[in-house]
Amino acid sequence: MVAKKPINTRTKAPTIRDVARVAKVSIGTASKALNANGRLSTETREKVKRVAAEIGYRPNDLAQSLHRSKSMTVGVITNDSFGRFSFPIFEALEERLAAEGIAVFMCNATDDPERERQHLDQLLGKRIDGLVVTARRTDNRAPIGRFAHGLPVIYVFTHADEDDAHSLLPDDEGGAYLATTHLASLGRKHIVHVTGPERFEAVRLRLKGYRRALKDNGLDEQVHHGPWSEVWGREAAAKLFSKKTQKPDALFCGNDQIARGAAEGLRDLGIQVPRDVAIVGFDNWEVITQAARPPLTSIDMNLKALGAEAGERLIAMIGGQKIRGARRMPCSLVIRQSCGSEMRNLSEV
Amino acid sequence: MVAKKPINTRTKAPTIRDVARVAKVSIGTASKALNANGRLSTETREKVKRVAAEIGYRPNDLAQSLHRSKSMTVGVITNDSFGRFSFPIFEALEERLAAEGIAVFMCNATDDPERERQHLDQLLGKRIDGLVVTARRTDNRAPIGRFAHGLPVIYVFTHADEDDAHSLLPDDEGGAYLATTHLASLGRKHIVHVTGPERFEAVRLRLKGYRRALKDNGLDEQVHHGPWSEVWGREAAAKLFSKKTQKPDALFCGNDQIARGAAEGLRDLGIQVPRDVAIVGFDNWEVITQAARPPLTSIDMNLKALGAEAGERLIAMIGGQKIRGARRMPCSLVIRQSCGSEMRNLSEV
DNA sequence: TTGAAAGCGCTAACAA
DNA sequence: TTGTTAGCGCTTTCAA
Repeated sequence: MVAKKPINTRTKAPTIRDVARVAKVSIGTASKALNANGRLSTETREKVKRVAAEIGYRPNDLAQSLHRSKSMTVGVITNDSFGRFSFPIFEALEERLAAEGIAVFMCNATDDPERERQHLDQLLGKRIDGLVVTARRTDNRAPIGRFAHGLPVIYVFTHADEDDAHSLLPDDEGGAYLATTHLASLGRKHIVHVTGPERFEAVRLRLKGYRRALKDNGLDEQVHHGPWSEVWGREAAAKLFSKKTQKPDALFCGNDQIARGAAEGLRDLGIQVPRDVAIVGFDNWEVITQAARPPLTSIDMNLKALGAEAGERLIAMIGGQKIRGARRMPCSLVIRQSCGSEMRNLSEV
Repeated sequence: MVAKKPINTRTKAPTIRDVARVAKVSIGTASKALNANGRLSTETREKVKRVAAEIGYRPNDLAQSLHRSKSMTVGVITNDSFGRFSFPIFEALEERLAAEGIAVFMCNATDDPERERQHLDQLLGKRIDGLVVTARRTDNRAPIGRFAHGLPVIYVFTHADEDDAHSLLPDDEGGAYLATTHLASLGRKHIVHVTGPERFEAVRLRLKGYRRALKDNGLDEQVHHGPWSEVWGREAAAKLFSKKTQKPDALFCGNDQIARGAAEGLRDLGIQVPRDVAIVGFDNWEVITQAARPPLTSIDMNLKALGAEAGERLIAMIGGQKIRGARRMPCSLVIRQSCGSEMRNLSEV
């Protein structure tokens, strides 16, 4: 009778004990050799390394973490199921952390506090060294604090009412100021703000920046709120230009979808962009801005920079540094053809 | 002299030893009590549980994993930096795995084989129980195999030439067949396919489905390749309808951006959609389909179902089941206003 | 019913 | 220069 091979061919990963046995040294020596510390003859060190490579040894981070009480992992909790905003942030964050040898657990909480609790519990069980909380919209959210005592937490693209909380956000107000100032600097006198629902903090902040810029330039305001959609942009354009009153010569829109809708609405009316009306959008979402006619000048929130900075700060916090308070990172203006000036790229700061 | 409090307030997480000490039982007893196994007096069990809750005890998964040689984690490696396709997949995948108590490491390899190697190495060090490989486009990719011997690997939205590989993909051909058949069933006779670059496998498969449907309906084909953009859709529409030759009465487009561009192009020419020309897109990307005029009927690849199924299968594979080969999951038709029939939802199977 | 102890894979302190 | 060993936090077997 022939012995059957085991069904599960998954061989156990070699341990440092295996390395030591094959290399005919003690476990301690093998460890020293592989960790490049301690005094050891070059000969032994080389031999151990060779053996390790041969048998495909790879240290078990789990055991290492247990020993060092540092897991070299962090968690990311988001409620942004579509990922439009959080994905670029995540990407840069992950890249920065990976460079440090830190791996990232990604969790989707989809606005459900119960699922968020479970995720957090799981992450704490895995002994994450830090936590990033991010979101679909920048508004304030419930703090995570009391469940994760002493764990470094950073809120990105969202913030929370928590004493020690540290958050990193785009400077919506500054971005809006930049957009409006740009329009004013091109000689536009009647700049209307067509934006999203007032319940969004971002909407209120952008409005603030718009107002400040108008004041600085001695211009009057006109604001219209609606949903975040192209349909609303088209409607707004139609409404604004059918009236007998003073017609705008510029639109600053709360996001690119509204801006694109407005551009289309104007096109339907035979009004030329940018000759008759200049338009600036917000988000610099290329799928939208590039396809619009004409391609849209827009404000970029620099989400990748936000993510990279978040990684940087989290690393510092894990290292024991105390960082708190909210920090808003600059937006920039990306110029395309909807304002009539040439292609270039202005920075807020 | 007053002793200063330590600067780092991060208290070490309580261990089972702490629980045992406070509850005045042995470590073994505490473990048994918390894991609901073994014979134990209800009294002791309750006491241990109470103490554990009081001091905020949470088992250390690292230690647990070390013991069980099961990390309850899996890795996801993607090259889809924008996340348009992989995010919905990831979301459903993560949800399915979380339900099983499995956490997900997310890694972005951005098409760089070297970074992919590093990520994989890190993941293997963390002793992941399984690996998901996903991508921006469904084409074949370099196999991951030889670096991860015996590790359950599943390719999602991509595939690889590897003997034992298991991959899960959308049925592009079936989706295209569904779209084309839908147009034919509405009485359209000259259905033109405006699609993306031929080097995409998805383009070739969709073309195949389109052809099969035409043949089944006794119709002639006409195919145009271009970039995946609205601009190309507009161009194609302009070109097709400026010719003196037979004009199409339907367009099946390779993606929603092309479809939307085509719809706009027709609009510019005064051609009515769907009365004169019916349009079907592909991807069912709501940002595009909803904003188009009229809103676009489109093929949905059911990416969430794909992700959930991938989770399901990976769990089975981790459980020791051998699954291999490629499986294509059905697409569905989402009807809006660009074809002239009422709102409804058809499934491929 | 409860306690003691070995062992998961690794590191670091100490001994030889 | 190399080896031995305790211990990270947990589970499980065996003994009491």
